[in-house]
Amino acid sequence: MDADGLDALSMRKLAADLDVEAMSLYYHVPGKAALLEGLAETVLADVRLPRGVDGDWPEASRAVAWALRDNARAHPNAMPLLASLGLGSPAARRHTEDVLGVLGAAGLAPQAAFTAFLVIRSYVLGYVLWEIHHAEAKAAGIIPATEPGALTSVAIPRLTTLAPFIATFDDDAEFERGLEVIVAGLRSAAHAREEALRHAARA
Amino acid sequence: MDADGLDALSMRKLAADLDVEAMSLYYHVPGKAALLEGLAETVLADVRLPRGVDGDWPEASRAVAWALRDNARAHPNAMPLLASLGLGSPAARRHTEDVLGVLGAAGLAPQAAFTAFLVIRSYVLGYVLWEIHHAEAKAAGIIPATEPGALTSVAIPRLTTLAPFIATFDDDAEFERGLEVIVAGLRSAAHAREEALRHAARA
DNA sequence: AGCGCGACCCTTACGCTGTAAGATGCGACC
DNA sequence: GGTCGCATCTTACAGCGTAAGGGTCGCGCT
Repeated sequence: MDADGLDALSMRKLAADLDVEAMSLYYHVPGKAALLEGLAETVLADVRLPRGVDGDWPEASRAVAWALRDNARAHPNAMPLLASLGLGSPAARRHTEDVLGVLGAAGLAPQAAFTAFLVIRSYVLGYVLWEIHHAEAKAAGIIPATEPGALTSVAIPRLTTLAPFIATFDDDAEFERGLEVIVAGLRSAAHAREEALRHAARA
Repeated sequence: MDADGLDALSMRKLAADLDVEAMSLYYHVPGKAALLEGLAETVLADVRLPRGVDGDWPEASRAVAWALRDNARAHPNAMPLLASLGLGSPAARRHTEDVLGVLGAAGLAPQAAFTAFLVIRSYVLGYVLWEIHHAEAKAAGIIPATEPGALTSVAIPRLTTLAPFIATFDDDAEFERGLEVIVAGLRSAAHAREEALRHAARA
């Protein structure tokens, strides 16, 4: 799958790679859905979560996000799979637990950790899905507003303005920019919680 | 598709619904991929972007995010499609332009608007993909740590702790919480930009 | 030694998919 | 009336996931 994409993975081809007939796979696996779930599990297990960031949750959040993205770059073809399986699948539960563990050890309360997880996970997944197609388009030399049809170009003046920027910018840098937004937001949310606590203590 | 899911949409079934043979569709459409792209375009065109938020970009960001999520709730089955097509597809360009238009009119500079768009779009897409499966699991009465196998329960203590919360919490409220994080982060990024400008002006 | 049994693999077959290629019916215009 | 185009049809192919059932080993027990 990493090599040839998700669509190229069929029971028959996989079996052929294993020098076996397709139906033999069904002895080991209940069906293709289970196989894909196992695949997702493997990919998620490959996430290298940060260590040694206990107590510093902003740094931990950043590191978690980068770990997720590194994983996405290592298995880009698996991202649509993760998206369609959802983070709530049995395969993903362990992964969620691990991330919550890191964020918890870094100082976030359970519910705050969960919200942080959700925001970070959502952002990274969404960004990576965008990035995959952006990278393909860039590789093909397609910049949004440069395609055939000048008529459409007038209809998208803002994209046209941004076209050179979009075509050349650094995906890593843009990811980092978005991540900083989120970490700053988390910080702000934490301040708000502290404020509320102080308020409650005074009352 | 809205009714029966993406997998249930085949050329033959669609044709049958139209009282026509499958191959007749190919006179109107070059292939299934194009059909799906058109579908995505239709869904994106259905996004009701906010009006009357000119000048107030935090409010505009919030409103855009809610518009995107409302759209997702109206067409949940289309979300995996949007994810796999990417925001960079021709079908999505107009949509991107529109959102940039709203954010631009609300006071964000082009590149800042683009970053904001990317962060918001990524978050909403990722969140909604998560939400879809979470909703399904909740409907099926599955709470993460309550499933068969006490062994796995000990392995995921944090999820176990959060299980009642996760099973009962309000998706809207959690979305809002995450959105507030992002808007706060965008505000913080804007402050940083202003700070840098002041600095540059002084030098 | 012989038997049973489970692990592992194979063959066949069915209904489904997207779509390439070509034939057919039909209304409009010269 | 002949021709042209649009819209539809028929036929066919290769590929998919998988249900059902049949082999063939080797291990462990009697």
